Amino acid sequence: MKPLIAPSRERFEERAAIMKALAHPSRLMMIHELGHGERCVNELTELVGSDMSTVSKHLLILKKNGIVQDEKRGKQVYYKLRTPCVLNFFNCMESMIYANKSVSQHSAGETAKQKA
Amino acid sequence: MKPLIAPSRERFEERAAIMKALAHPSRLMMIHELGHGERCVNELTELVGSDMSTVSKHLLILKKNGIVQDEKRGKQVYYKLRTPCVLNFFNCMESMIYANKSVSQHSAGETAKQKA
DNA sequence: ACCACGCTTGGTAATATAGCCAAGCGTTTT
DNA sequence: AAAACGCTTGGCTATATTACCAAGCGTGGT
Repeated sequence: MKPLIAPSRERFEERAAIMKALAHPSRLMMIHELGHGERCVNELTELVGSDMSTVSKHLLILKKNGIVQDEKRGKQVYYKLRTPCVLNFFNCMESMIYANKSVSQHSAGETAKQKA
Repeated sequence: MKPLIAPSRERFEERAAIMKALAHPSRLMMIHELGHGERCVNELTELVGSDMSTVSKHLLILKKNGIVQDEKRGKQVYYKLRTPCVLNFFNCMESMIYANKSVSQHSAGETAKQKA
């Protein structure tokens, strides 16, 4: 019996999968947009400016990871956030970036490759 | 309603870079561990169970993205979290996963009646 | 001085990701 | 019924990521 139980590798893999699904600018953009309400693929395609097939694949990734859900109505497929708490990640990122910028006077954010 | 200014693509790219740095089980594992205090590469290597060179490269990725910072003391290099707020991501992921699991009890396709 | 240690970096191969175009499929419109 | 529409999927190429081993480099110990 350990007093502290470190999360298992599987749990980290589960979490990494979610992070990975979020780790793309277009997908973050779409999530942000979906934070304002449901959108059809056409609208999202216009938003991110890629081919619709690309957008559709991004949406599939988000769906597979439980971030969005879809619903077909007429000719269109509408996507919406499955759990609004995904938007909390944006807050996390905001504070991360803010913190980084205030610290970055020092030496980080750079590759410390001081080969002269 | 005042039109919302959507964050620019650059901002989403900035954020995606951070997410990407976090999107690997070993890196999440190390971050979690560093949440308990600083660790040298050796300790982290033992923790994740990969080759030390692999771990070192993971740490470089975290460093480049402002998530950790390093300090050489004697023969070892100690890493620590640069901003503890990165740990908030774990909470986000927890609630995401929890929410996903509780939603997936219900069928995801039966949402048609919410339409007015 | 020399060697052992701790870590980083270069090299390389396997795998994964992202993008576009083309084709397919179901629904709606004409 | 046929055409148009909205979206998804298959195919492909280019690029990125990850892992290991081997080699290099600075520090500490003997």
